[in-house]
Amino acid sequence: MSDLARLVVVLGPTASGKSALGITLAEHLGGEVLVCDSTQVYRRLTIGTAKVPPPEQRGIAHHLTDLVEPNELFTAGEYRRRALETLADLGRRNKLPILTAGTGLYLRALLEGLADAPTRSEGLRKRLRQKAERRGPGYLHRLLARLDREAADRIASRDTQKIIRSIEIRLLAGRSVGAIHRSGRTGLEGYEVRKIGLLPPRAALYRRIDKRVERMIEAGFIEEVRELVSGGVPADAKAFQFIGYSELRAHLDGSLERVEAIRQIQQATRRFAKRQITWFRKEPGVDWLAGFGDESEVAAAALRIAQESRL
RNA sequence: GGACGGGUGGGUGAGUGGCUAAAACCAGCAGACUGUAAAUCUGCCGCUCCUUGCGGGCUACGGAGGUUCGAAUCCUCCCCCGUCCA
Repeated sequence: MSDLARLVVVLGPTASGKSALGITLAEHLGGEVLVCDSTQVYRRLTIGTAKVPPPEQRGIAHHLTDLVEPNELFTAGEYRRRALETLADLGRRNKLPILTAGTGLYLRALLEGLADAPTRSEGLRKRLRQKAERRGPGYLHRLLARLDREAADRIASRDTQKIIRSIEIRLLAGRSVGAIHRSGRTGLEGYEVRKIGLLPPRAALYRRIDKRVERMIEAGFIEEVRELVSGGVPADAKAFQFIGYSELRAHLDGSLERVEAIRQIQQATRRFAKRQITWFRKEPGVDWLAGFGDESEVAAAALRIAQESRL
């Protein structure tokens, strides 16, 4: 007899049917859906991020989408804060939280917490970038090597993004990345977490991805991107880094054929799915199901897993 | 029937006598990743063996022969594809 609240997590690669399964589980178990997806937190990115349209939500509340504008930056830390608030809210209303997770980092940030590292500093990053441009390739990595040998050894010299983050932590916190990480982090407490992983056969998943991209185009994905552009979202906005949005923006300004854009989107999505699978494989304590979340046998199995109690 | 051009590893395609299991790119596979994460980055990618080594063996550039110490690369014949002429 525990007083732990329950949290059901549905995780898996894109197009594996997480959303559908989440809704099914919510219907049967009196739950609400918490989306854990780094792109769905953006408003006005709807078709391309595969948000569930309201009619298909079947009355199940969906949280943690549409939190910021397309030109804003969102972070794992911010996601964790918002998710904790939402969890507390569901707890008060006695609803079962069902987290549908496609963004591994955000899921980990919520479940395991983040180290006590400083949040990103745009000013510092800008200065580092400018300096790097003047000093040429390799400069940032050499700088990091001087500041934090351990971090530099771990990060590839061309991985500018991670190098900058490490320099930032070292400079702002005054401590090495390793030291900060070793000092621990606080994970989610008070929940019994059940993780259900969707892992459909690779070939079938890829086929579904290709088809889904076509359906997105038919559903008006290109128009959605056109509205973002005409709505004043700048070319360097976060939103235009996402799969589909970058290709279609190129298509709209005439530098990419429509068919070629679609091909590239499908390609990028397949690769993305691959990376998600790599990440989730390491996730501890997952009950894996070898199918799509909208298949009835999979849903039945998931329902059993979600309900059974683990000692 | 004739004249050219071409047939290279899953795909595109470079390579015109040794440094070539064969560039590059794509696809694929595997991995890393604690505040940009749908991002960013890394490795593998003919088969095989082991004492896993800048290691050994085998197979490979349409087919069969030949020249050569040595051929994807040169020669001969054949097959196939494309364009053009009849």
